[in-house]
Amino acid sequence: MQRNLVVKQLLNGKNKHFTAEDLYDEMKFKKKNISLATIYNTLHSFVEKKILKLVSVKEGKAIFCTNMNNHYHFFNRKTGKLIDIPYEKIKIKNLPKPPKGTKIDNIEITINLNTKN
Amino acid sequence: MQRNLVVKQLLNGKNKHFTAEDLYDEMKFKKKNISLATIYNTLHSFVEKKILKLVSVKEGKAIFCTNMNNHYHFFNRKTGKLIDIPYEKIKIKNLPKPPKGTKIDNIEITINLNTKN
DNA sequence: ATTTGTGCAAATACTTTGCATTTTT
DNA sequence: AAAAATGCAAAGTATTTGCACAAAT
Repeated sequence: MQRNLVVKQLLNGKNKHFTAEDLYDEMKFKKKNISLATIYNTLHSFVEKKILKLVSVKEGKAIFCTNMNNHYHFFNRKTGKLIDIPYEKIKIKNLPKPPKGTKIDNIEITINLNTKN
Repeated sequence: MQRNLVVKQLLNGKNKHFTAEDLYDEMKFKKKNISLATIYNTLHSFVEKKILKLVSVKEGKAIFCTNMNNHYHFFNRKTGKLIDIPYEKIKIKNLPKPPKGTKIDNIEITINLNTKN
């Protein structure tokens, strides 16, 4: 059953952050038979079940994340990789009030990095 | 000349945030002849020239922005709309140090909103 | 036997590329 | 007449849909 292959790969993996295609390539490497469509569908069902987070979209690709704790990210444009920043590491003062009829769901912070000189 | 049509639409517009397709639809409505490819190419050339910002990607679509000041955003998932938050409105304490060999380019903050039941 | 879940080919959505044509120098 | 800019059809990616089949109730 293909859905279990995905679970297995996620559990064993150091894959904190990955795209659907990352997973697809790992599967191919391991000679497991699964289509990209199934990987997408599986990942999205996991997001609904709150097993995974869809953290953000960089360079046109959705990035999924196994760290379910509230946290922020560094993003290295050069390598295309995200690095977690624990929630406590960034403190925010003066949050603006949300517009009428809405409430804050969550706060995303991404610190974009460049290579030093 | 199609590139000027884009400029005109941007200037007259209350379009603080828009996708390439938003612009395409406005053009069609005004019976202006321009292809989506040209709109994409024009917008990206404006980003290079620092006339526009490519602010983020929501729901798989690139969102462009005419506000060139440093600022943050509310994002209303329900409506798909971004609302600017001026830079001074959010103060951050304790920024973590960037990883070795990198420096901070910029900080993106998105406050995701839900409808208040 | 009806409902729910699974897997993926095909369809769609978003964006970029390559190149013919026009404009500028 | 060479170089730069323009416009877009066609190509290229990323993702979702629709449906045949399987498993569970």
